[in-house]
Amino acid sequence: MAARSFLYGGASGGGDDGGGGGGGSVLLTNKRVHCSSSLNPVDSFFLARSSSLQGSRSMVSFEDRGNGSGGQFFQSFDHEDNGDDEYDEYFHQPEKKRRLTADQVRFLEESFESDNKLDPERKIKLAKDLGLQPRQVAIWFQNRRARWKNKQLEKDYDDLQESYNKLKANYDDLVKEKEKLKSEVHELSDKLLLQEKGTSDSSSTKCPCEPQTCRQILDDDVSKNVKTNNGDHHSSVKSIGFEDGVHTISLLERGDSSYVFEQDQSDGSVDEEENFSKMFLPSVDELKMENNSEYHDSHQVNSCFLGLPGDDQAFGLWSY
DNA sequence: TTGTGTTTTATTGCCTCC
DNA sequence: GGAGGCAATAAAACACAA
Repeated sequence: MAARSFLYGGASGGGDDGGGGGGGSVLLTNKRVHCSSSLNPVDSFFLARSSSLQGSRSMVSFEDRGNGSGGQFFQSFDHEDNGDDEYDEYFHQPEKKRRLTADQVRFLEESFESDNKLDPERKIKLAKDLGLQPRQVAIWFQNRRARWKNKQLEKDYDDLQESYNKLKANYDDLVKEKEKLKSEVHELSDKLLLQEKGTSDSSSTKCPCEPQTCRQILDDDVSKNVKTNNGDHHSSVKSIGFEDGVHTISLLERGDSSYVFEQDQSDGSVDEEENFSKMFLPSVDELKMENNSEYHDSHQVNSCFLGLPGDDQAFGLWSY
């Protein structure tokens, strides 16, 4: 920063702010020093008064002035109340910063709220109403805009933070949910593997569990994770996302409450169906041959299909 | 009273716009 | 090139705890 400067007035007497209509700057160290040749009529008016009446006193006088608005602020700057000696002494002292009065600030705040930018005429009018230098008004608006911007940044930051926290909480919930579902899948897989093992050990086609329980498992697992097809000729179709990378196998609930397998998205070629059967259905076919009546029992679903090759990934809808 | 942190007022240098 | 805005900064004024 430059060396300490005399604020407003002093040696050269009042003047404009170097902007906003231009001309007549008084600041000794400020680069914005302009001559008054470009003054517009409004500035000329102001300067005519301020140069003779105010100088730096514009900042001083409000301290004890009390309330007021409009021109009444301005009225009390007539230095001719004082003697010339006192005047000279006052104006040849380095000026100190003076804070604006509460009334002045309130006035400026109201003005700022209506429009946070100053046009030259408004600046002159405000300065005149408040008994300040136009430059002071300009500076106040500039600083006020800076404060406003900072506040805005803080608010934006808070908003972003809040939004981040919400998203993170959401994400954490989803992760928990995923883990829960995963362990559920593992649990069920283990259970079903055991069931399959039991089935093959006993060479029986019957499900080792009670039919009702078995049915319940199916209903629960399937309906939880599966989409329902539309427009199928079956009365009710639930398709499980069994996928081996090529095929999708569906479990269809038929009108008679029995279940059959069907391969989705097939082109219907015989080869594909045969391959599919070889891959996944031999045990079913065998079972059908061995114990046809049981397979079609309306309340019994052979759950051996659930032992189809695959790990978690086989359950396409469950894999993450 | 004094040290310290915060707020306000003002300056400076740079930039953009006309 | 001048006017005016903005960022960075200085420094006075103010608030407040010890």
